[in-house]
Amino acid sequence: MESKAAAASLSALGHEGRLAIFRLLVKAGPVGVAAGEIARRLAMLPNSLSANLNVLSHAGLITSRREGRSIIYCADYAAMTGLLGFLMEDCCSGAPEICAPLSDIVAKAADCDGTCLTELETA
Amino acid sequence: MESKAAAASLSALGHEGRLAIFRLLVKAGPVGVAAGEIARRLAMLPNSLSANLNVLSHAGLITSRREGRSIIYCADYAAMTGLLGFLMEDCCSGAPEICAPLSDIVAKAADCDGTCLTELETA
DNA sequence: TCCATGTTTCCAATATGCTGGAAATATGAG
DNA sequence: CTCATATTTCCAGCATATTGGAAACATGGA
Repeated sequence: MESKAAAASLSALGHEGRLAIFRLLVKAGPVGVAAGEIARRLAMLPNSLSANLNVLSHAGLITSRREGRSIIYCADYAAMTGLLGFLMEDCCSGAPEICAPLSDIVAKAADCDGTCLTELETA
Repeated sequence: MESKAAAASLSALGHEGRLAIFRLLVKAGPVGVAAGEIARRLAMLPNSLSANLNVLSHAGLITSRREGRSIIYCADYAAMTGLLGFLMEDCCSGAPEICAPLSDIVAKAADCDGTCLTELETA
C-alpha cells in the first residue's frame, strides 16, 4: 500500500461515526450489514450515513452489494490488513520496543477462539 | 483506547504529510528527530511542519523534548500499539479471514532482525 | 398501476482544516 | 549585548468536510 492510499484510508477512519461503522462491519464479518440496519444500530440519519458509507467505500475500506431493496455493506479485509501492514512497516527495524507489544497482540489474535481480542485496551 | 481517542489518532494520521512525519519518527526509534531535521528530510515549511507536529502531539502519537536549540520529536509507541490494538479488536471473533493475515504480519515482526517488515505491501 | 420501504442525491449553511508569509520567542555563541 | 539558529505563533485566504432537510430514485408487493 502506498502512502497516499494509506493516508486516505486513515482519513476515512478518522471520523467517529465512520470508525463506528467500520468496526460494526468488521464485527459483522463477511455476511455484512444493510445500510438501514447500520443506521438503526448507530442512530444515524440515512443521508449522513450514506455519505459516510460513500467515504469509506471510496477509500476502499468497504464493499457493497444489493440484495432486494437493501444494500449490504461489508468490511474489506484485504484493505484493512494492508493498512495495518503499512502502519507496522519499519517499526521493528527502527524501534524494537514497538514490535514486541504487537507480537503479543497478534499472538492472542492467532488462536481465534472468539474472545481473544476483547481486553486489548488495557495493554 | 476509547473510540473518540482512536478516531482522533486516525484523523491525525489521515494526512499525507503527518503520516510521513509519523513514519519517519517510528523508523527513527527512541532517539527521535529534531524538528528542523524533519523539515529538511521531508521538504516541509517550518511553520506547517510545526502545525502538523502539534496535531500529532495533541493526538498523543508523538512526544517532544528540548535539547539545546532543537526540539526532538519521538513516536509514542504505547499510543501506536494502542491504536493498532483498537483496530484489531473484534476482528477475529467476527471475521477469522482478517485474523489469519494479521498473524502472518506480526509473525514476521516477531523475529526482529531488521528486515522483517519490508515486503509486507505485497501481502 | 399504485404504494410502501430502503437508500441515495441535491442543496445550502456552518464549521473545520490547510497553506504560506511574516513576526515573535527561545536558546546558545561570541 | 548582539547576533545567528531553531522553532513556534499569528494571521488571512482558500479549500474541504459535516450536517440536516427535502426530494428523487430503486425495488418489490398488492
